[in-house]
Amino acid sequence: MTNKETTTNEKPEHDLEHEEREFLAKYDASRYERPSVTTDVVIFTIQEQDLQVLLVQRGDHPYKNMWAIPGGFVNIQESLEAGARRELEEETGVQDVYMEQLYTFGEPSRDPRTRVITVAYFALVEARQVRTLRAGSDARAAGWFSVYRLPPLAFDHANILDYALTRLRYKLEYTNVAFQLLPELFTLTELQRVYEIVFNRPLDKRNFRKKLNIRELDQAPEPDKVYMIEETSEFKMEGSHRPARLHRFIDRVDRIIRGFI
Amino acid sequence: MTNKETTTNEKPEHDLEHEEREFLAKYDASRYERPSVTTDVVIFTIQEQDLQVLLVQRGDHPYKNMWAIPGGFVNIQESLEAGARRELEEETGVQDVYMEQLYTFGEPSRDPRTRVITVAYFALVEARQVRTLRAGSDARAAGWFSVYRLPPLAFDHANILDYALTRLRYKLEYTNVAFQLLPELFTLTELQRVYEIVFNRPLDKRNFRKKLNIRELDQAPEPDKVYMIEETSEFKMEGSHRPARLHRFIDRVDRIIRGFI
DNA sequence: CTGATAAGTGTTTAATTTACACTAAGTATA
DNA sequence: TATACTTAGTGTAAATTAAACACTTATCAG
Repeated sequence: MTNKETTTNEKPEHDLEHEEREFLAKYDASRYERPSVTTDVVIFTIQEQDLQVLLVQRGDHPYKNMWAIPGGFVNIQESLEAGARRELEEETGVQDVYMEQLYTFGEPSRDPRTRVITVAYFALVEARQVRTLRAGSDARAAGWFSVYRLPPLAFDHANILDYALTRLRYKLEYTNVAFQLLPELFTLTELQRVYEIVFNRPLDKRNFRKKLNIRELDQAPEPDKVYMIEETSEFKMEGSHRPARLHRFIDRVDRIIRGFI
Repeated sequence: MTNKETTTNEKPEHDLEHEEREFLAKYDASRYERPSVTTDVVIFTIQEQDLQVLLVQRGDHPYKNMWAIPGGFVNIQESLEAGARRELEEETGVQDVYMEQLYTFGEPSRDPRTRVITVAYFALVEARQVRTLRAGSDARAAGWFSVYRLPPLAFDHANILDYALTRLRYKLEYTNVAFQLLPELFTLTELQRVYEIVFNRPLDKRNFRKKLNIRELDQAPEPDKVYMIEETSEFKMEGSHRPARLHRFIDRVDRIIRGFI
């Protein structure tokens, strides 16, 4: 039975403002028992030729001394993303980091204390941006762990990490987010290593470079081509071998590039 | 500074059970002011050659009389998905429906009454399964609206719907979820119409059919080929024209088929 | 000047995607 | 019973994209 557009779909014309104010004043927000809401942030970086994630050691029960994804309660007047960024900054000291919402985990039994719903985020930081990890306001230990060699994790955090890794791979495949894991200037080999580390498999150098759509310094750009990366005139001289040209992402804004890898 | 694997990563060997019980008893769950948590469910169906979504008319302030996505508070001992399914069933009377989590919307200002975080889901129902819409426990009106001709919506529900539509298109492109919108047996033209309605553009009949990977009745199946759909020996006889063969999805379980459309 | 090392570069083949138009099978009706 | 009408059903050629694969170049160290 379709009631398609049986009403005006406009705000009624007589003034409801007074009625509305009265209603809001009477509204009893405590009718329902409320869950606690936290944000957890899966913070990835590429370091030591490895995909690493930041974990903190729990100082309290439950799961005392086990490792966990950093997170905490959302303040009542704070957006979810602001809460997640606050956690991120507390742990890493880094601002202006790429972050996106991942999934909301809310099984009633996931925290033995009380009902806790967590909105999980994932973040990408450039290794060099991360200051010495803060000693931790909670006197918690914190450290980077390879996603390929994780310790046992508290709560359902192993699930959250799995999910984050899947999403990261997806994002790398279809977007240019990799720039979030690299300095502004990088060599193509460094970029390829990022992909190889995240996907955990070797890639063909020539095919990889073809898909990057590199705008070359000397050549005139093709008018309709969507370039992702451009050459610079700088080179990285290190080691006793041919120097590698440095490149940069043309657009350091997250962009979808369908079927990239 | 990487603290990789500086601990045993095992539960400490001395017994913490007593300490842990004591801690949990003392734990004061009310230290933090908690937001309300709701689930909202964007329920899509294909009806009248149109992609429609179920909306309910609000009976109370705020946004009294405006249309909204059905939803409600999550019970304290209920999983998020269970809450969403409860809302779905209250509105449509349908069980065993395809549903997935969409995104969590939590701007502090999104509900003028109090802090309400909503975990949005989207659901696909076959039009014929939906019983007459319930008159509504809250005496709310409910109705199906074309996603291409929506009324003004309460709260941030227009955003949620946008997001849901984007996700639906993505899912149709990369998976076999379309079977959730059709009866068990359907003609290929009906299936193509589903795609055309959701993507809101015409598709080429022959190319569309090629991508379906149809297992034909008379031909021996190729061993390695992943078939999505199979012919049946039944036909749909209606109208004064050649009857259309009925098909079915081989696997009525959500499956990823990369680059399907 | 020689050796070591990583950087850089094209071509061929296979697979996939796109564009495109006629025949087949039933019903209605003249 | 022949003809018109309607939707179902089918294949091929061209363009694009993806995959496999190996040698030359530039610098440093000795």
